[in-house]
Amino acid sequence: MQQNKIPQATAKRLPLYYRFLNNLNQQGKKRVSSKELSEAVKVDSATIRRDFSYFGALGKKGYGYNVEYLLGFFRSTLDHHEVTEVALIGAGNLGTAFLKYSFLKNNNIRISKAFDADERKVGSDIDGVPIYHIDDLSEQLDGIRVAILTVPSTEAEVITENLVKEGINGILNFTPARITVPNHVRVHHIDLAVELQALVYFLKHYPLDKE
Amino acid sequence: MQQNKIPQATAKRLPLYYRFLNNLNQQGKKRVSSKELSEAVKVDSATIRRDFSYFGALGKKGYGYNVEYLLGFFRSTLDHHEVTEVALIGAGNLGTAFLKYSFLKNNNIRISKAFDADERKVGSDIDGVPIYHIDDLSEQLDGIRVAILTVPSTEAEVITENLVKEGINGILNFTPARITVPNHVRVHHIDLAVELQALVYFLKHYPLDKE
DNA sequence: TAAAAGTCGTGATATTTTTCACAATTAATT
DNA sequence: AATTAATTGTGAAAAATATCACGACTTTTA
Repeated sequence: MQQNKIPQATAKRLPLYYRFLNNLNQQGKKRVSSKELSEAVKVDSATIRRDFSYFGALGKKGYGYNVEYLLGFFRSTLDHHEVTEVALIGAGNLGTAFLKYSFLKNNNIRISKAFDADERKVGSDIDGVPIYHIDDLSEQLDGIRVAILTVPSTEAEVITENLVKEGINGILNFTPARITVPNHVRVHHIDLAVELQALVYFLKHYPLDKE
Repeated sequence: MQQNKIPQATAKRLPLYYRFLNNLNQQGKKRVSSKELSEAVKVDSATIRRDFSYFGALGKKGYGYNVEYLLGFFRSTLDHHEVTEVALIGAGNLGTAFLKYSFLKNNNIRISKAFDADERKVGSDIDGVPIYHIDDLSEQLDGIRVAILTVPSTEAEVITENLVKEGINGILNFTPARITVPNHVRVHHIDLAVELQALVYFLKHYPLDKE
């Protein structure tokens, strides 16, 4: 639980940086400048340098950043030495999409169990992840602290209560429901309909050229 | 293309407000205060009032907001009198999830066509949305300006180029690829792996209690 | 070896977003 | 009718975020 001086905006960009550094490393690149990185991830280069600077002086003037070193640094910063286990709640289409996104495997985050209410799915597995019945949370969830919520929004509240009861303290909520949780539980909302509406709104109301 | 004094942060919250007003209206509620709304959508009440104020004085002091009036106002602001047609590119699990999210139907946004490379899917439909072959974009895409991109990331760049060529100017990109587009095209990225990593990072590095 | 080119790290500044706090007004109560 | 309670809209302040711009240092080139 390190010193928490890193701005939230920066923290949100870290996984993105991390992935691109991985790409570069796999391509065998040895060095990279904030300018190059900027073009790849579409973030201003000064912002990138500022972001990195919160962790200390990671680069070298006139040279840029050493990809391997930076990558190693991020790996430890993003806690990639220990695997974070995640439960997927709701194995519908969206949930299944998560189970099949193999890129998760790069990141020491593993969806280790899935839960669904559909008896026909229970007992089977998707890409190696076993599916349990949603009523068996308390037997199966032990040790898992993070959940991805991809259930029908009508079920969201009740299931959330159960998740919290079983010790979950982080929820990635894909339902449109704004779920209510105790203070110690962190919820990030991703609302697909809202995202689409926002895009359409921006298209109609913001100048098309230049940003 | 109204006067664009509305902050982006506000614009992003509009669809959220809109949905909750809809809920309230359906529940038969006649009035609502910024405080109530705040609890429902988890946004500070002052922020809500500020957001609304960009559109003029929509409420009444000592009373709050008239749900029906506010809803009507939002409907026209979010351009809900005309349907926006959207194309779904990639009918895998994630794409299918979009096709089945019926809540889109409330919002005058319609996914009217889907595209996929899988011959077995072409010609069929999912929830009434016909699936065309990805190579037939130019015949089928006419008039459609917005696309949801849910294809494997390896295909993202090439397909994006084609979409742009066919006149798409808004893309909701779910692939991890940071696609490159001309200035007049707006891209919103939703990166599922990044979101999950960010949540895990926040859990580990930010105080659990209080926010 | 000296000069030129490249790039970081960061102080300062600008911009954007959130929040506070209260006068003004309306509605509800007595 | 007068008092109390509720709630907006917003000026002002605070906080968060992004960007500019340049000194310092490194690498590359001549």
